[in-house]
Amino acid sequence: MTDRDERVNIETTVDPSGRALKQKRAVRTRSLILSAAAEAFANQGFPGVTVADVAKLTGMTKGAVYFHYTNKEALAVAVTEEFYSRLPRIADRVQEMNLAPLQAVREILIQTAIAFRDEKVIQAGARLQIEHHLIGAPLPTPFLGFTGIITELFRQARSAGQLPSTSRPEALARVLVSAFFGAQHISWVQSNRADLISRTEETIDVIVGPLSRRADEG
Amino acid sequence: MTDRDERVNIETTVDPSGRALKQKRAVRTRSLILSAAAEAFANQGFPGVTVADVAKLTGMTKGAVYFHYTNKEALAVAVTEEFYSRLPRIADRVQEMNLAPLQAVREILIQTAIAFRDEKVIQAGARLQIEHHLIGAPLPTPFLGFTGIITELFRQARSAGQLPSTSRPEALARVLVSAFFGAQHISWVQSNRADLISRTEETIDVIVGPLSRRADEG
Amino acid sequence: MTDRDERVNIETTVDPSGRALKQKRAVRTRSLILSAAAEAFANQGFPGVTVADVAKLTGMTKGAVYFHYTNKEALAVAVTEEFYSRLPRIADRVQEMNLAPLQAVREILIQTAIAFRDEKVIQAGARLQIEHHLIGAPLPTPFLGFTGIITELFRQARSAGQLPSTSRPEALARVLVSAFFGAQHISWVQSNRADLISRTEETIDVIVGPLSRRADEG
Amino acid sequence: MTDRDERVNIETTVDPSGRALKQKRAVRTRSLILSAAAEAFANQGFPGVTVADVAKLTGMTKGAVYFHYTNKEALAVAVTEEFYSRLPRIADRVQEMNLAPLQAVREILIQTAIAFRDEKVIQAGARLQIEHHLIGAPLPTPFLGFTGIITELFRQARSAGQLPSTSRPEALARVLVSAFFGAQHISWVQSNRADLISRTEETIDVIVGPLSRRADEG
DNA sequence: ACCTCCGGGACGTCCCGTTTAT
DNA sequence: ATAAACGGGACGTCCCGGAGGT
Repeated sequence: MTDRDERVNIETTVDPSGRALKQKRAVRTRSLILSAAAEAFANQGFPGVTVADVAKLTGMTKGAVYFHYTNKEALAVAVTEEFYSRLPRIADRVQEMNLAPLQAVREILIQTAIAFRDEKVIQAGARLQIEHHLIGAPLPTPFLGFTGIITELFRQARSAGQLPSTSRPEALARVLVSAFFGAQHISWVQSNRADLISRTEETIDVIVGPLSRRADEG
Repeated sequence: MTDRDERVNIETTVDPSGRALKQKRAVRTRSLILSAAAEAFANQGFPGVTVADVAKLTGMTKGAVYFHYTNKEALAVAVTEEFYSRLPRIADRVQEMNLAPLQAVREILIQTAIAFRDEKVIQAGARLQIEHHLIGAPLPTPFLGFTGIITELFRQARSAGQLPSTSRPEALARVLVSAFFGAQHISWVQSNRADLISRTEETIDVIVGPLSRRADEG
Repeated sequence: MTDRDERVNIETTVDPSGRALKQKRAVRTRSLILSAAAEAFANQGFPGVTVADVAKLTGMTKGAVYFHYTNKEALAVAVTEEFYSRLPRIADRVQEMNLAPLQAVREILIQTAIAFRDEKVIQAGARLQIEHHLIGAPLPTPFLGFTGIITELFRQARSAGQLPSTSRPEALARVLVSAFFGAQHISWVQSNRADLISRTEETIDVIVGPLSRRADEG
Repeated sequence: MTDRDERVNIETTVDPSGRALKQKRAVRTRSLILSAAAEAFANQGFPGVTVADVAKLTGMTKGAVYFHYTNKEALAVAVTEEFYSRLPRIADRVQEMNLAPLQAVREILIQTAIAFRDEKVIQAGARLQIEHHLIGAPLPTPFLGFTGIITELFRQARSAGQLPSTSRPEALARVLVSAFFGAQHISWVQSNRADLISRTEETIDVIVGPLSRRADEG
């Protein structure tokens, strides 16, 4: 909800004239609408949300929403883009911790799971992703970037001897991401994500854990 | 729902005359509608399908559809039930082959993947499952039965020494099913299921393969 | 509900052959349907009733209803005819009591009020009468017969000196019937006819009572 | 509903520019829709009217109608409220004439009858009243206010010696209103209200006239 | 002759995403 | 940025035939 103030600051302090002030308000409004849309999409899904819902959540009128976003699809696209900008940031934050590659993978997945559990924008993005067939506009191809990051880490792990030289980082990453996605969905359906973290840990243990332990033993 | 079918059977055997014909027509119509609904749901998703669409696919009128299914939701539920009744049947067929447990797991997943690739009802079930929040009616809890079957096979594999005694069959099964489900979804989105089989094999290799090889080594 | 058995007997005992038996069943069925329709119309009004409702009340199928009555309007017409055949019967019963004319008027109104309060067919008829604009088929013109009976009694009362010679029986009857109808409707709306009898008595007291007393005084 | 109207006034005085104009248009549209709905309900009854009918009568689209009234029921309620707000206004106008109480009663009924004969809103209100069981929403209780006004006038007449001291104003008023309502309905059904005025005069003569003459004689 | 099952269309309501006037 | 108006469907439901049993 407050997760967006940063971006706002970036765009405004440039020109402190009246125009900038207006733009500042506009940017805040856009951000407000985006949060409201995320909330709505996360809870009700794309077809379940009406533009009036979003407007009501912001306390504004439908016209205001349409002023900032040309249509409902544009809202969905904006939320999805926000979603896809967040995932790499999580990975970046983890990589600044300078963990060993497999530990980094583990940490990235855990942090991502936490975000899925706690942040509406993430939930909204994931849900919109899943419903993208119901949305007219094209959305960024999913999972590619995330899988790439994980792949790279597995590659490093193999170079570092944490994985057997015969292992295939791309395959490992694809399966890990698939399993994470599946676990996330099943957790959502079965427990409203209450057990998402433990399911994620379980996933890592089964797919990555044994391999790393094996590497440790070697 | 099912009592109708039973009644049909009873009366067909007892009285193979006109009445059964009528009922037979109804049964045929019902299954025709179900197929049409599956086709539509698989292609367009629950919100994207109108009852008129389903009717048109059957060549009948909406009235006929509503005679057999009270609701659009009822259609979705029926398709989903069909979906969840087919998965165990695949497993049953495989188990009649008397494979070793891990081989059976592999075969079940492959056969299931083939079904996901080729059968509309399966695809529809998977899609409805993922869209279940957009459907008013409650759907069967996903994959419980399937996970149970896999768990049991892993248990047998452990008893047979194909898995280390420290492995946890439930966790393995959960992760495997999650990964399969995730791979299936990603394959759908990215390649319209063209690479589903290979992704499934990859999943098995990563999650089950190494463990079994490990067991072989031990 | 049981008010119709008489009529049934009339039509059947004529020919005790198999044909008559079938017809007997048919007549009973028709009568059953009629009662059910009256019940439904009284409670829900013509547009509020579906043929399926009537069928369900009889325990039969819609087809059976349509076999006996060509359409929903025919049901309404039949109920209304039954209604218009009952009102004169009430008057006839009262006239067999050989009361003085004004007393007869009073008794007829009271008995009619009781019928309105207690009998579904009467309530249904009254309601269908009121809704006749919503029914395609033409219904018998309302109030004419009833007003005629009352008029005749007032005429007798005037001849007998119970009413002043200047009084106009037609006007009295018209106003009395109007007031009864109005009281009946208002009682229906306000108290679901719980106070219908007392409102009817009040109506008679105000319109007929003083006149008769005045005549008594003269 | 009414707060919308107030707001209009406020903003019209404060800012007599475009904004007020917009609201004025809305007010005009609302009343246009209300008139159209009254026309439709009066002619076809609640179930016989479709919202599209109302829209067509206004020359606008269904969307416009639904913008101003959430429901078909809401339309009926609004028309009925208009109806029940007009009756007292008729009485007010008459009372400004300072007639003797019984004359006032007579005049009020006559004027009301004229309104029933000539004004669509009144006719619609009466019809909706009679069909209120077919309308989901609760309507104002019928004729309570009207009966109260008449009662009060009868009370004054009794005090003024125009009615015998033994007469009961409430009963008189109830019967008079019932009779008027009944006469109005019967006149509608039998002669499309052509004889409504004369029936109303007849009603007054029978119920009020004799009593007043009697009082004159006393 | 009486009744059942199945199917056929036709609307009616409501709502929703979206532009015009302001 | 708002208030008002626009069209376009979707769902559900209803009234009703028609083929056929008992």
